[in-house]
Parts: sequence; structure tokens; C-alpha cells
Amino acid sequence: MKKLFLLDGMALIYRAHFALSKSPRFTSNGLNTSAVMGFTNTLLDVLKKEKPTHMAVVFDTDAPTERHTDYEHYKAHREAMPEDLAKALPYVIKVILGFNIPVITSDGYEADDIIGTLAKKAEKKGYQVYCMTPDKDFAQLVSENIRIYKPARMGNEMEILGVKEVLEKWEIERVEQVIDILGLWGDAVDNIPGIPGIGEKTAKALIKQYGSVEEIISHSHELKGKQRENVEQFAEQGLLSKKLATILLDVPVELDEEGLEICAPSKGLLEPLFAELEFRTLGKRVFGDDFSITEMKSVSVQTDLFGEPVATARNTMTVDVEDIYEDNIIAAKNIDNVPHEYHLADTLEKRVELIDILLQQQTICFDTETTGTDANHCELVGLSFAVKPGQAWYVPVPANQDDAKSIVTEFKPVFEHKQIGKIGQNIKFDILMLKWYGVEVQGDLFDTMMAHYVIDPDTRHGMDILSENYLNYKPVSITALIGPKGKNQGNMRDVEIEKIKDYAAEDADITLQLKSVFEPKLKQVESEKLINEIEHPLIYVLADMEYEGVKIDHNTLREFSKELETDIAKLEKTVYDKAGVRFNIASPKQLGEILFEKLMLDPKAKKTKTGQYQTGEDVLLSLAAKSDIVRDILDFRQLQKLKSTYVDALPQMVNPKTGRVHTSYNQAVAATGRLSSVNPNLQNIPIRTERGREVRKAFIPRDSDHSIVSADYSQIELRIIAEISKDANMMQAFINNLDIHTATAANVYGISPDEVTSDQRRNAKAVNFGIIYGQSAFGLSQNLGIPRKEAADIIEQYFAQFPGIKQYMSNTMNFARENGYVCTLMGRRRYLRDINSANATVRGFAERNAINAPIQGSAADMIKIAMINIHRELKAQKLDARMTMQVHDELVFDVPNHEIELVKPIIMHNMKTAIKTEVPILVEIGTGLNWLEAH
DNA sequence: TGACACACGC
DNA sequence: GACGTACGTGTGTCAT
Repeated sequence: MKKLFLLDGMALIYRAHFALSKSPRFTSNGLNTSAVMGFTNTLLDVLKKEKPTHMAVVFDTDAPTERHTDYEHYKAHREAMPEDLAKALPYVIKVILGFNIPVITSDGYEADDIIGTLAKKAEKKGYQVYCMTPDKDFAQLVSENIRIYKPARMGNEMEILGVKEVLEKWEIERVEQVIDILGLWGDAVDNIPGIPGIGEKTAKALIKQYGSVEEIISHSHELKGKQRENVEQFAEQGLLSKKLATILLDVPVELDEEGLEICAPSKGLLEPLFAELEFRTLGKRVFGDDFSITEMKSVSVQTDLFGEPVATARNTMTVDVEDIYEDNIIAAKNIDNVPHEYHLADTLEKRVELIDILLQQQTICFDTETTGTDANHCELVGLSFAVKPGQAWYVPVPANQDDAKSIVTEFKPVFEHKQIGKIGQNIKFDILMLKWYGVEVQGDLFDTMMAHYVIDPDTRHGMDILSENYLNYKPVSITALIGPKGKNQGNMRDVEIEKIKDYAAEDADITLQLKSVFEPKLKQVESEKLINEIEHPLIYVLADMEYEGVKIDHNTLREFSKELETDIAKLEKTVYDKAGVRFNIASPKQLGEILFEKLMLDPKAKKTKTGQYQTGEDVLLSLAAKSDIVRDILDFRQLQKLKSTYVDALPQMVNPKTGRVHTSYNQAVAATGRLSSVNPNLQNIPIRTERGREVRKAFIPRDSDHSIVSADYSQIELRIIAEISKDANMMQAFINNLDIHTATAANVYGISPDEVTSDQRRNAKAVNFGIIYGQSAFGLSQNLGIPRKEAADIIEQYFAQFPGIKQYMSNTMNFARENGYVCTLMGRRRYLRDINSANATVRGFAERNAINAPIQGSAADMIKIAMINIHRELKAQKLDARMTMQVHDELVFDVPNHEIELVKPIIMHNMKTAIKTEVPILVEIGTGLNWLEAH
């Protein structure tokens, strides 16, 4: 296949320059080569990875163009080009020539116009066309088969967008609307304003409603207040902005197919250039590992751009190009063009009929419609059911809660039928919702969200996106029913029933269909066991925990809050006195200005990327010696955080119906397999500092006849590393039940455990920690505040002492490179798309994930299994003890006092034996009147 | 309203 | 030799 790449030269250079300008790279002769290096790297990425057959780089000429009606602005823009960027330009041209890539200069047109026109022409001739250009401007081109290529940026792998992705990104229906949005918003060309007061969001909404800038202007009388005023006053400007955003697709430029054919790079041109610019690594990428610049250092580079003969052999680099992107132009199916039977079951008779049908099924798919997204705080609006593709029912539920309950109760035989499997999307929500209406869902579960999470944890699992990706079906959007999210968003209850019927029935229908797509996929990725034995059963456990909630002691918190308030006020006053001025200490911006401009605490203060001074904890700590004001500021911050995030926020989360806080565990966000907790987040309650820990006193048992029991795995991740790697030294340390960090330190520093100093233990602990979280030597040095070299030395010693761990790491990485994924003990997969990336940053990220995912993920598997087994046993023995919280390696229970001694061994045994290991698993268990005492 | 800086847990 | 370095949730500030 012919594959044409069109690059906007100036855009690339600018982009490369600004990406690298934070740490400009100077050669020994003083030339800042950051832009050249960035450009060359991107070029190499394109060539090596995408293997185009044809290519061209397009440069703007310095003449006014059709699009730049405002030439003064254009000139200013050009003149503002930084000096070093201007210097880089000739070198970039040399690079391009060295690679034998044709250059096209735009004569009176923008580079984008040339690219656009060429792209269209090439497309007609059967090319697959890619346009490399900054994100926004090219959107309209994708209206056909042309793809937008975005080079790798810091921390991001390169990205290729087709029409589908662009529409999704812009949240619109038609690609042409991008131009109108840009026109209105004014973000098309630097400094050319659109219509004042209209940002991205407003522009999108208005364009969606009216279709184009012109339409909005002619309907301006329908707008209100300031917006109307602005649209009327700045109509001209809006139109101009749109014009500037529009790419011309018919400029007079010929597609010279032969001339654009790509051929091998010229060694004669590139070698001396790379030598001059001291591009060792880039040279190696192009010419292989024996490339060296040392012996050519003295070779002067031809200054005449066109004087050097171009390499004669025009042997193309063409390789078979596999087109991995399937044709995404196919119009998505939707409710209007796919046959379906969606019934409304709004009478007793119809419901009876429906229930009869449902009771005959082996599995049913259901969904609930509610007034909100928090199952603990909202009400049921309706139920929907599906039993075969294209056929679904919607059962409205009245607002009167007693009537609602009785209708839900009619369906009890279905929901509570153990032999009828239940399918849903994020079914925990629905189970929880029904619990509040007195229904205990039973039977095997199949959650499409969890299925997709297990299949590919790193991606998104929302129903809409799954539907579009796997069924090529675009569901009715929720915003079409209740409006865009925000404070004015409506409520499902206010939507007319016919619309809800379609929406709700469709949801159940889609979910049912997704199940049949995911079932074989689960088999394919060998994750059936994982989902059937862990994730699906866990849903019931989590639903019970969330429903149960935790009791909070208001009095403790109220008093603590008062205490904090006076302390904060005191600290505030001290800080003001020491600074000599009142300011908002909670504002990093103001704080930075006071510390570094008024008090001049550090003349070399670092700034953040937005130009503010950094005022993070480690920065402030390094200043502690210079002024005691920083101590007060740090204390202020700590107390303020405690007060606002925990002490004052927790009581507000208490559910008035139960007087308890009901967190929500998200089972499908953390790619490693861990859970996360929201509303409130119970997984980040303070513990490290004396005062912070106090918050845990407020987590109490339901009454005086109960106690809190807390059980946590000791060093679970390190034990898992030992288990997976079978490293003899580390296994021995655990078998001997040594303090693992001390044992590590003893090994690393070659001394006996009792000689280990606290600093050495701290270092060893940090290394252990770093391995668990996939840190690098840099991360370690930051963590410990030691030079990178020293950190690297410690790590080296560590690996020498624990060779099994080193072996595990390289084995895992090799496995990932070959298979593209890594696995936990229970077979949970994580796909690492970037593991073979040419970009070292991106690849490094994937490599750390490769090592980290099996460890963290196995620990997550283990505690999940323990939770399921404990839950089952508590139920089987009809105990009143309840599991209430999970904090990654800790489980918390609310237990009747007389059951404590009975329950403890159950917890202990199930946690220890969740996964069979050679390394001993240690569980620490405690009891108390509150969480702090129990922990 | 969204981006940012910061801080909490594991 | 530089890039930029665990994740997830929540808070307050500030510019729009």
C-alpha cells in the first residue's frame, strides 16, 4: 500500500523546540540544538515505525497568505521566533535533505493548505495519507480517510487519529463543526481572538445547537445577556477567526508522486552533520551501533545547503505496511437505523407477563435508572430487562417510594432466583440500588464493565464506548435526555417516559450483546478463572460492604475540628507576623511570592511549568534552616488538610438514612487490579503523623456491644516478590521472620542485622518500596534526598545481594517484550503497548509497569480472594460480624464482642491461605473501640 | 468550570 | 546526555 506522510515543518520545529527548551541542549560550540534533535527524533519515529513510502515536509514561506488577512499579526508572530530557533532552521533543513525527503515550500499559502490539498489528491489516488500537524487545525481533513499523526510527546506515545477518534475527542457529530468551534472559540491561530467570553465548552454547546458560526450570529437575538452582547459586537471577529481556521483544500499544487518517493538516507550528508551537532545516539539509531562521532569531529560541515551531492541510490525504504487501523468510516449504527423491540411494561398485567418471561430464562440482563449516580443517595426511576438481542423492556417506577417498593418487590422472584444468572454493566450499582429497596440479588453475575476491565485494564470501560468499539453501535446519550453535566443537569425523573424507555431498554439490550462479545474474549486471554472466581463474586462482597457502611463518631470529629481551628488561627497569625504581611497561606502562588520575592529565602527557587514558585513539602523542608516561618507554614498546611479533607468532610458524607458513611469501591479503575474508594475515599485516611492518626479514632463500631477488628497483611508485596522470584536471600529473611528492611540493609551493606543504622534501614526500606512501586534510581534519590549516583549504587548492591529479584525483573521484561503483556499469580493480565517503544521515556514507563503490575496485582488478587472467602464463611456461619473496609492490604470489620474470638481465626486463616505460597504470609490482627486502636 | 499545585494513603 | 520518572482521590486557588 502506498503510504504518504505530510509534515508541517515549522509546526514540528516549534513543537520540538518548546518541548525541549526547558533544558536546552548546547553543543560544545554553543549551538542550542534542542529543536534539531526533537525534529530528527520525530522524523526517525515516523520512518522507523510507520514506514511511509512517500513523504514530504512543507514549509511556509515568509509571504502574506490568503489565510493571514492580518499580516501585521503574522509578521509579529514570525519575528517573535526565538533566536536559537531561527538558528536551528538551517540545520533542520540539512537533516531533511540528509534523509532524502522532499521539501515543498508554500507560495502564498499556509503549509496546512498545501498539506490539505496534497492529502486530498493523494487520497484519490489510493494512498493512505497521514498528516503530521498540531492537534486542532487538521480536524476537518479527517472527514475522509486521512489520518492525523501526532508525534510522541513527553510521556505519551505517538498517536494516530481517524475520524472516529476526532469526533469522540471533540464530542461532536460532524467533523466540519470543529472549524466552527475553533472560529467561535478563537483558538485557531495564536492571538487571533474568536468571540470574547466564549471558551471551548460554550463554543461546543453553541455549535451543537446552531450548527455554524453564521447561524449563531443570525440567531444572536436568542442568546442572553453578556453572551448575546459579545456575539453581536464581535460577529466580524468570529467570522474572521473561522476563516483563519479553515484549511483550503484546493490550492494550486501538484502531487508529484515520483518526487515524493522516499529513499535511503544519505550517509555522506548526515554523518558530518550529526558529528557537528554531537548527536551520538541519533547517529546510532540511523547508522547502527558502530556510529561514532569522535573521528569526524574535525570534519567541517558543508554550509551550502544544496552544494553537497544527494545520494544517488534511491532505493526506497518501503516495507510491507500492515494497516492496523480498520476502516473506521463505516457509519455507526444507532437506535434509528437498527430494528428493535423495546416494550413499556407500565401496567400490572404487562409486568406479570414480563416476569413470566424472565423466570423462564437462564440468564437475564437488567439495568436500573435512577435519579443520580450515588446508589446510596438516589432513588429508583425504572428497571429495564433484556433477554435476547434487540428485545428489551422498561418498567417505570413511581416517585412515591412506597409504590416504588411494591413494584420492585414484584420482581423479587426474578432477582433473588439463584438459578437465573444476572448480566449488567457496573452491576454493583444496580445490586446496591435494589438492596435499598429490600431486594437481595442472587445468582451468577456477569458484569460487562468488569469483563472489559479484565480483558484490558488500561483502557476505558464505559458502556457507550464499549458499545461503539465492540458493537459499532452508538447508544442514545444520557445528555440528550437530561442535558450536559453541570449544576443545571436535569433528573431522570423529569424525562418523558417514551424517551427513558428507549434509553433504558437500549442499555439493557447493549449490555446483553456486549456479554456475548466479551465471553469468548475472556477465554482468549485466559481470564475466565479470574473473572468467575474473583471479580464477579467480589461484586456481592463489595455491595454488602458499601451497604453496611461505617459509623463515624461526630463528637470526636467536632471537637477535633475546633481544636484544629484554633491551632490553624495561631499558626496563621505567627506566619503573618513573621512575613510582615497578611496573605493567603493556602495559595501556593501567593506563598511562593512571599517566600522567594519578599523574604528572598532562595534566590535559585525552582518554578513550576506555569511559572509559579514550587512550594511543595520537600522544597519547604530544604528552606527550614533559613527561616522558621517554613515550619509554621508546613504545620499550617498539615492541619488545614486534615481539617478540610477529613475532619470536616467526613461528617458531611454521613447518610441521613443510616447515620453511617457508605463509601463506593471502584473495581475497575486501577490498572494493577487494586480497588479504589470514593465518596468518601476511605483508603487515604491519615496514619503517618500523630495528629493525622487521630482521625481514625472517629471510625467506630455500631454500638458498645461491637468492636472494630482490623487485619492487615505484613509486607505483602515484598513477600510476593520473594514468592515470584524465589530469591533465596529474601525468602530466607521471611522464613526466619526477620524485619525485612533491616535484613535488606544488612545484605546491601554487608553487615550483620544488629549493626544496621536507622539511616541504612531507611535506605533499604526506600529501595524495597521503590521496587514495589516500580521506581527508578531517580525516584529513589528524590525520595531519600541523596544524589542519583548514590541511589544507583544502593540499587546495584541490592541486586547483587538479591540476584533472584534481578533475574525476575529481566525475565518479566523479556516476557512483556515478547508477549506484550504481563501476568499476576492469578493470571490477571496487563497489556503494555509501549514496551518496545523507540521513545526511552515511554518505554521506561512500560518497563516499570511490567515489573510492578504482577507484584501489586498479585497482592490485590490475594486480598480479593480472602475477602470473598471470609464473606462466604461469615454468611455460612450466620455470624453478625461485617466486613466494612478494605485498604489495599488491610481489612476492617465491625464485630459483636461475643463473636470476636470466633471471627479472628476465620479472618486470619482465609487471609493467609488465599493463594498458596512457599513464602510464609503473616497477618497482623487487632481489636479496639475504634480503627486507630484496632490497627 | 477546568487546570494546577499540593497532600493523603498504599 | 537529556527526557521524566508509582497510582488514585480530594482540596483549595485562580483564571476564564
